[in-house]
Amino acid sequence: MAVRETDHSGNRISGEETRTARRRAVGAGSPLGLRANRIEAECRAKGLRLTGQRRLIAQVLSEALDHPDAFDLHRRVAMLAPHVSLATVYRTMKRFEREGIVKRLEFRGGHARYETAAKRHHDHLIDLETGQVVEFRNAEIERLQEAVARELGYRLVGHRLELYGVPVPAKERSEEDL
Amino acid sequence: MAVRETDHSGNRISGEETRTARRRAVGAGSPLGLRANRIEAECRAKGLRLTGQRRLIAQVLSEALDHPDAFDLHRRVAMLAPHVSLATVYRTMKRFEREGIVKRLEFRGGHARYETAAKRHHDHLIDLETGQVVEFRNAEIERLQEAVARELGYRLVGHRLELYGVPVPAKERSEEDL
DNA sequence: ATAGGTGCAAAACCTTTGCTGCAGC
DNA sequence: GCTGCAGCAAAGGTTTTGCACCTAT
Repeated sequence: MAVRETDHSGNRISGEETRTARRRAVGAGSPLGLRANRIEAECRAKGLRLTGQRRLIAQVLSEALDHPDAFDLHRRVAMLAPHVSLATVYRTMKRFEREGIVKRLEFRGGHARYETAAKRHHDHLIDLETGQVVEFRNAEIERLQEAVARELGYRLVGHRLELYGVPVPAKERSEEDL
Repeated sequence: MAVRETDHSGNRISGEETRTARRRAVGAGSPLGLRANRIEAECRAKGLRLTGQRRLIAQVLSEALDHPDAFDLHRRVAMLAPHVSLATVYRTMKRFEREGIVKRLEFRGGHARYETAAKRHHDHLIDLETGQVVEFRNAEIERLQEAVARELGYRLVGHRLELYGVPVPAKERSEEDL
C-alpha cells in the first residue's frame, strides 16, 4: 500500500500518484481472482448484500494508492468487469459512506473522491503542482479544533482540513529566509 | 453588519442566519438607491467596469449577513432589478474572485457560496442543526498548519478549515462529563 | 420468495459558454 | 468607438433517479 510513515515528526503518513489528469491505471498486482478485503468483511457485518459489483468496487478501492473519484473507480472496475455501470459506483459509494465504510472527500475542483474509512483519522495536504495528496496527522491541531468548537458553544462532530501547498526544492529547505 | 466580536478568547467573530432552506430575504434596510461600498471602490481600483449589475451584486453581497450562494445572490438582486441574469451573477463572482474581491467557499453540499474578501482571514464553523455559519480565528491553528506543511516539504499557499458541530445547550456547558 | 441491487437512459443540479446586442469608459 | 459586459439559451460535468430486470440471501 506504499504507506510511508517516514517523517520524524510523525506528520507524514502517505503519498500517492498525481490526480491532475485522468491517467491512472489499475494497480498491476490485481488478478481477477477476488481477494478478501476489509470492506467485504464490513459489508457482511452490516448486512449489505455482497454482489459481484460490490466485491469489485471494494477491491479496487482497497487497493487504490490514491484518492479516486467515481469516474476513476468506474474505469478501474470496468477493466475487470466491463458491464458495471457508473450509477452502481455512485450508489455503492453512497451506501458505503452511509455505513461508514468509505469517506467522501471534496477537495477543490468540485467532484468527490473516496478513501477507505478504516485508516486512522488524518487530514490532507494537496500538492498544487502535481495534484499529489499527502495524508498527515497532527494531534495538536485536532485538540485546538475541539477547543474552538467548545468555546463557541458547540460539540465538534466533524471537520475538514485541507492544506494546499507547493513543494519547496530541497536546496531551499535549509535557508529559512523564505 | 452584525459582526459580533464578543468571545473573550477572541475566537468568535460573527454569526448569521440559517441557510438550510432557501428562505432568506434581502436585508430590509436596502433602499433602491445604491450606496457606495468597499466592493465598488475595489472595482474602480482594479479597472473593472462599474455596470449597474455589478453595483447591485456588490451591494447585495456587502450587505449580506450570511454566506449566500449564486442562487441567493441572484434572487436578492432580482428583487431590485428583475432583469439581471444568473449567468451574470456567476460571471461576476468569478471575476471578483479572480481580483481578490470575494472569496469562494465550498462547504459540504456541493454548491459554492461567497463572502467579501475584505474581512480579516478566518475559518468557519457550521452548525449542523440550523445551518448557521460562525466565523472564527485561531492563530495557533494557523501556525501549526504552516509548520505541518513545512515539515512535509511544502510552502503553504492556502488552506481550508471547516468545523461541523451541534450546539451544546447552555445547561450542559458547565458539566464537562460529555 | 423477496427485498434489495443493477443497468440503462434520462433527469437533476450547479456552473460555464457561445453568440448577439448593449453600455461604460 | 472600442472593449468589455449582459442576456439568453444551450451545453458542460457530476451525481441522482425511474423503471424493469436480476440475484444474494
